[in-house]
Order: sequence, then structure tokens, then C-alpha cells
Amino acid sequence: MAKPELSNAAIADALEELGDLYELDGAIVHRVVAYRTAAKVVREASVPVAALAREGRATQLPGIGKTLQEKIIALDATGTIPAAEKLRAKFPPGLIAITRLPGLGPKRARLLHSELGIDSLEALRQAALAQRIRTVRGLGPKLEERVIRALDELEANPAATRSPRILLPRALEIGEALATGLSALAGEDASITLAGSIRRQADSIKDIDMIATTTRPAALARSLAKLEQIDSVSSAGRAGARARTHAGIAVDLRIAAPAQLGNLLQHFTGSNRHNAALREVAVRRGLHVSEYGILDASSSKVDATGATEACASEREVYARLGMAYIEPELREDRGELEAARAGTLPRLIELGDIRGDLHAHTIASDGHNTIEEMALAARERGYEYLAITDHSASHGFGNAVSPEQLRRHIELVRDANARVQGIELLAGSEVNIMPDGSLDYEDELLRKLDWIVASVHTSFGMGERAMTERVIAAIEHPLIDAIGHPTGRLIERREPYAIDLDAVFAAAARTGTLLEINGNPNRRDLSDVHARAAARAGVTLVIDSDAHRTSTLAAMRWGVATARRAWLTREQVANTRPWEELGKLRKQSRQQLAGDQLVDRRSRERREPP
DNA sequence: GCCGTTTTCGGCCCGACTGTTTTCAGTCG
Repeated sequence: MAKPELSNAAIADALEELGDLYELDGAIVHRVVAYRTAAKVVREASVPVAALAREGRATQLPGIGKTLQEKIIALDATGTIPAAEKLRAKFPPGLIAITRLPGLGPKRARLLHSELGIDSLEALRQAALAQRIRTVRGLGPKLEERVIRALDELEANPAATRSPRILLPRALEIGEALATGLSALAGEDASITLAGSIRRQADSIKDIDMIATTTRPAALARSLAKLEQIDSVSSAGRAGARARTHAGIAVDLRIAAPAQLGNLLQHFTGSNRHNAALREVAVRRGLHVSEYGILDASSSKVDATGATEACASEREVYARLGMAYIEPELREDRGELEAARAGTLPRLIELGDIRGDLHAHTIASDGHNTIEEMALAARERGYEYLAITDHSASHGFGNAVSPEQLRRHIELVRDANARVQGIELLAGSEVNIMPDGSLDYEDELLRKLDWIVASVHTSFGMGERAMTERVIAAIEHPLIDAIGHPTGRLIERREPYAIDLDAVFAAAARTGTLLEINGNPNRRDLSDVHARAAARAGVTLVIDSDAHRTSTLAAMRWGVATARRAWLTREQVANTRPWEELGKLRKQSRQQLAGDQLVDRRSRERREPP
């Protein structure tokens, strides 16, 4: 049996480690950044990068050049990268842990190692307690205090200190509560807006960024400390404040004059990489962008003012740089600047474009509401249709639905559909894809359904090749309409299972099978990057809530957020269409129309670069 | 180490804050 493919996550980890080691070694910052950028690109790639590298095509990925490709090939072939081996011998692993402490970076970690022989967190603690850190030139007693405090916190709560990222809905909830509380304290002239990764609708959030305009900045900064959610404030001045909630979430408040609101909002919405790229574009035009305005350096000699031009709106910021307005969800340095300059940005899908939900559960399986309750709640949301898709016969969690129960369930859906006016109820199922690619209902029964989602719920650990074949078997099944949560990831908790998404996308495009963006905020699966790759491969997507109760029908918004981050337009998402139109796109309907002649274009299967 | 409307070398964003210093390096966002 062939050895399992080196995963993208493993490659990304290795590149990140190498970046850290180079940083300790004193490499120029751009080289270190290159490794981190590459690690991110590899982690998010929709194809196995190891295979790509072996074929010499990894350099097609942005941020991967010849050198990095060679290192990936070495890692794939030998399990290690020679350069990393060499540096590991030079810098003990404890040093990287030291660079993770607040206030300590690579320079100081290296200094502590060379001057005091410190090679671990424990050695660092001993040196701080013995007041030996202050003997090093440039370091002092304050740093000793800070080190001890940081080490105590790390010991008390190792997980939280490492990466306390929270999911978008929770971050939004906290952020909105803070903004509301602050508005109440600030008075009527203040305006408060959430920025940062919350505004970009990212999967998870590290800190909450807020910006405010007010006539009394110092008072507003001070009032942050008065909010009940806030545990401590580390700094507060006229420019803003930094604080921490009781749950340990960092909060960043920045305050500006209304005339600069556009600059400040643009700056604090980020992302860092978007801003860095934006400023590089600006510099080429002789302009310098900051959170305070745009400085025209080229004309400053002529008009002698050299003044920074403030922008009250973000639109003005982008316009001044010759670009169309870029929606926050697109600001990830994934080609949006070029598109904004060329005028080719997509018109993004909106929540209001969604006409129905095609993945929802009831008490028949593991849901918490009846068919009728779900129907009324969906109608309340303004939907034209709702598919009831309970779990299938072999589902291990909650109640499985036997074939006999499904026959009865279909009748119940038809009954409810007759009773509830103003919405079309579709009898569906979320069918398990078994490890061998088969389904756990007979075709004869599946044919009675209006809508079928097929999903993987078991055996996540199988190899990439087997998993890819498993999912493609479901895609090629003539009765399957859509694949649910196609990668099985759980944000911050579980990586996608090993699967060749490029092959999956090709099969879905070829057969007209829809791929889901699951709106459950723990999933958002496909991810933004994967959904974009799917659409580029010609796949039509469907955005679902996967609701298990009436209230979670609202999860559609997170799915739409992911779709926007994936550059999707309304046309690329199936459930923006009325059911009458969408139903005709089903494989079953098309087959009937074409007299059971599905055109097999398997020979056209070709891998496009991601 | 990557990349090209400055194309195969020489660049590669901007500012605040802290603690340590007598003018700035390191860290952070």
C-alpha cells in the first residue's frame, strides 16, 4: 500500500516552523514573511500541494517559488527539510516558545539565548526570578516582571494563551454589546463601528476592533473601562484604548475625527495583507496611505503643503488610489486590488437573494422542531421553499430514519405542505455516503424524494484517494442533487478530511451536482477559498443553514458571508432561483428530459490550476 | 524568499507604544 499523501496542513506547519527558525537566525523580515505567506497559501489550497510540487507545478500558487517548491519536495521525499534540521541544531525548540510570549520576539529570544544561555520557558523563569535578565544591555526590570506575569498566565490557562480565537457569531455578539454599551456612555455625537475581521466576516476572530468618532475622545476611551464586559484596560489615550474582556478577548478601540473616518475604517478593517498590498500600490503612485490619510509625496515639493488628505468615506480612499470600492469580505489580498483597478470586481450575493433553504432537520432525526414549525419559521424568513432533509438509515447520532420511516416521513411532509400556505415544502433527505461510496437508501426510495443531499458523517480518517473516490461516487450518482459540508471541517477544531477537492470540483461540474456552503458557523464548509475554487471550476453552489431547530435557520447568513468571501455572485448560487427553475436543474429532471442520456464527458476531466 | 506598469535585481506599508535609553530598538497590530 502506498504511503499516505503528505497533507497540506503538515507542509504548512513545516514552513511556519522554518520561518520561525529563520527569524531567530536573524534573516531579513521579508524572507520570514515569505515563509508565513506560503504556509497560509498551502494550508488553504484546494489541491494536495505535495503532489503539485512533485509535478513541478507548486510554483503556480502565489507566494511559492522555486526554492520553496524544492523544500516541499524534500519534505515529501525524506520527511524533513535540510535547512530546518540545521537550524534546529542551532536553536533549541524552547526558543520558539519564548518568542510567543507577549513582549518577547525573535531578537530578544536570541539575545537571551546568547547572553544567558536561556533555552526554555523554565530557564527563562529562573533568570527572571534571579533578576539576571536586567544584566543584559537593553533589557530591564520591567521585562522581568512582564515575563513572570506571562509565564504565570500561560501556566494557569495554556490553551487560552496560545490562540484564543472565537467564532464569528460569538465575536459579533460581544462586539455589538460593547458598541451599544459604549454608545450609551458616549452621548449622541459619537458613532461606533465594528471593524477588523468581524467586518470582513472571517471564520474566527482573534480580537475585536472598534472605531469611533466623537468630539470628546479622551472621555470615550476612558468609558471603555466602565463596560461590564471589560476586565482590564492596558492603555487609554486620545487615540483610543486597548482592553481585555473577562473571557480573555482583546478589544481594540480607535478614535478619530469624523473627517478621517474613511481612512480609519479602511485601516482597521484590514486585513493586514490587504493593507500592505494596497500601500505598495499607493507607493508606486507616489502616495503614502495611513490610518490618518493619504500623503502625496510626489507633489509635496511643488505645492509645498505635503498635507495628508483625509477621506470621510472608504469609497474615497479607494477612489484616490484609482480603484473601485472593495467590499470588506474581499479584503484578503486575493486579487481584489487588481480587480478593483480593472473594474472587474463581482457583484456579491446578498442574504436577500436567497429564496429557500435546502438542508434542514426535524424531530424525525436529530432536530428539535416539527416539520410544520420549521415550515412556518422558514416562511417567516420570507423563503419560497424549504427542503426537509433528515438524516438517513445509518446515522449514528440522534435518530436514524429507517426506509419505512422515510416513506411515512414523506407523507407527513406532503401533508404539512398541503396545510401550510405560502411556502413550498420539499420532501428530502441528507443521505449518508458510506465508506465505499454507496448510499444507505435504495434508489427506488430515493426516487420518491424532491431533494437529496449526500454527506460524509463517518470514517473521516480514510486516505485521500479512498475519500476522493467515495465522494465522487456520490457525485456521479444520478439521484444526488448536492453534497453537504464537502470537507467535514470544524472551524478551529477539526481540519478537513484528506480529499482531492480539485477532482471533486471537476466531477461536480461535469455531472451538474451542487456543492454546499453549509452555513453552520462551526462549519462554513465549503470554506471561502474552496468555494471560490469550486465556482472557478464551473461548479454551482448551494447555501444551506443545516438548521436543527427553527432558530438556526438564521445560520444562512454565515453561509452567505462565506459565499461573499468566495467572490460569489447570485448567479453562481442555486437557491437564489425560484423552485420552479431550480427543480428543473436537478439531475433527475434533466435525465427525464434527455431520455436518461446523461452525457459522459469524463474525458474532459482536466485539472485546472487552483 | 518572492516578484515584475521600476521586469531577473533590488525592492518588498505604516504608525503607536514600551522600556530602555539619552536617540532608539523591538514588538505589536
